[in-house]
Amino acid sequence: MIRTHDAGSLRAADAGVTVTLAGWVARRRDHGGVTFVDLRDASGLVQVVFREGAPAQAAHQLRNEYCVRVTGTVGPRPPGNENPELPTGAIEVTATALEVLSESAPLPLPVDDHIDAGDDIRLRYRYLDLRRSGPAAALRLRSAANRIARTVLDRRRFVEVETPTLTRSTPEGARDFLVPVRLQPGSWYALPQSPQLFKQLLMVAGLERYYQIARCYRDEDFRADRQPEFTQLDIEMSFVTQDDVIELTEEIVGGLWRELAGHEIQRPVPRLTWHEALARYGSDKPDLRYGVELTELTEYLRGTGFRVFETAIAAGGYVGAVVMPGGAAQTRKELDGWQDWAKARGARGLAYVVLDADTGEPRGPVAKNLPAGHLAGLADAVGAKPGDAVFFAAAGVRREAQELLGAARVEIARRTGLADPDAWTFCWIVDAPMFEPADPALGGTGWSPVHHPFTAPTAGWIDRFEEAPGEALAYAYDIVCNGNEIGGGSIRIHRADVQRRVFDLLGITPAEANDKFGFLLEAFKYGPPPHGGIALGWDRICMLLAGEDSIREVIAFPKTRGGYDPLTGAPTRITAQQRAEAGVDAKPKQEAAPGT
RNA sequence: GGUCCUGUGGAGCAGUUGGAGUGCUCGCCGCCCUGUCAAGGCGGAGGUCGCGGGUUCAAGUCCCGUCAGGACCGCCA
Repeated sequence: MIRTHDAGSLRAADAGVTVTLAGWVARRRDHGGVTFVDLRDASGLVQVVFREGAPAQAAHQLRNEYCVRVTGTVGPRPPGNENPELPTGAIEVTATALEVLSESAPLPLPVDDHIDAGDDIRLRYRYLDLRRSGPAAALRLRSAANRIARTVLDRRRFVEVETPTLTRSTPEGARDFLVPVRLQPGSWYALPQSPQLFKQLLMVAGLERYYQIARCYRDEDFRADRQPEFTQLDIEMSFVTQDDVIELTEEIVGGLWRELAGHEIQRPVPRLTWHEALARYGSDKPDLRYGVELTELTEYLRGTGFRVFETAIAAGGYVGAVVMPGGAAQTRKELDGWQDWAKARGARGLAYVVLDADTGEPRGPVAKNLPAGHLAGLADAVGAKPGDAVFFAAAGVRREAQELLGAARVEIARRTGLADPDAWTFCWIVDAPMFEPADPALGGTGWSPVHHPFTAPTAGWIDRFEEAPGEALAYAYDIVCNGNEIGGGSIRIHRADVQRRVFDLLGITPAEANDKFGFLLEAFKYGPPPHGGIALGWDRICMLLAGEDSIREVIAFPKTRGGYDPLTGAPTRITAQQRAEAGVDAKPKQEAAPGT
């Protein structure tokens, strides 16, 4: 090493030691006769003092982010000049030699913890952005998270296995990223949406305990918590029950929050059934930092004559409500704003009743449409107090109305500041349905898998899920933190007969199944063990631990919303020669027969 | 595919009722300065107000389109 010490490590005990440091000029304070330079390296900052001689002359020429090597003597700062804000604030290094290792051009982006630039400029100069303490800490935190997970898994004798990133297109789920294959023009690899099928093959292979910090790819639109390439901590285990996977996951998540957030998670983490979560919170990933639970009013509001409610009830649907504490104090404009909010989500509107703060009397347009009898008991029915507002949703499809109320619940919490930003709440969502009605808009008929088609039905449903597909439950489980789904998994089907029945219900013929998953079904002929696993959303988990609002903050080189990387300029056009070689335009000679 | 927010010297912002490219903080260049720590003082340079069109005597400001960044809905087994 060309240095003897880390700048951020120096303390009062080092006084008198001659050190050589190497790093960057974080800031220069030039007083003419004396110059202070904050020297930053990966370990932190230390103040270097230039007082006389050639080094002091040269120090006048230093500029921010010059890369320098300094030799000097550590000494206590003069009394009264200590800086308690800095870990190294008790001492300073008096320079005896200065070497400029490289100069820096004027910065396009200030390397300064106090200023936050726009995303495009930060990403274009990400290497400068990462010199700042916040972004640098986020990457170090992520590294620590990897270490913590690996330690737990290694202790339990898991095997880390890498699976292909050039693989076969999967027929369902998200859109695949495709890669042309030069050696077979007209044929394409897909980048994996997850290592799902490979990890099941590894169970057939007898590894019993597999994990991988796996890069996954999905060609869908982005969000603050979604990038086209993202990372899962992917885990699969043989001879386990749902409880075993949950226990392991709690061990990992518990370790992460203990070490990286200083928070001890209460275990076991509470479990909610999927139906309970929808009924109480209108979401399969409820934020439990606050109450504001939903109330079903389908029975209570029967026979009001109010068209919106009557139609939903007559269709065998759902009417429910959620209470906004203090919501009666909203202006007419704010209440109208809720209608726009609901319409933006595809709903017709959001009916509401406000309860007079003094008298508790129900008011508002909907109140005029409800019979006095129904109005009188409304506050008690929904648990509202005078001064509150009650929002209603009604739909022929239960989940639709519940999810609108669930979204309203989150919005109420946001507008009234109900969510404690320092709180951590976790829960498992278990007993998810196996199937949901296929979306006709996507050309579907019959049933679609809620999770994926290899998810095992629960013991109670394994022999009769065909009797009521919409009610059948699966051994599927999601772990949720503060309203974010941070992981999900399932016990898989390992019996050929059960798998065939699931495919039958999904309308997948044996020929189609063979075409799509033939290699997996083939493998399952040879004594597949019962198995199950989970995938943890690693970017989201690191984002939460870092206290950030976007997974971009915990990815070294993220892309913008348009899939563009301002740093490298990717994606780019390709040359005619590349295009010809890649075989992008090749036409398949003959349609391959199914099963080949 | 849809809704919304943002775009003003290198960075972050302000810019009123449409009235001169006006202003603030930082950075940059020059000079001064021996205890600062987001140092300070004096002086200076730096602008296609994202781009295109329209309305107007006059547009950073109003209208339409477009591009870029962001948030959300759809989508994401």
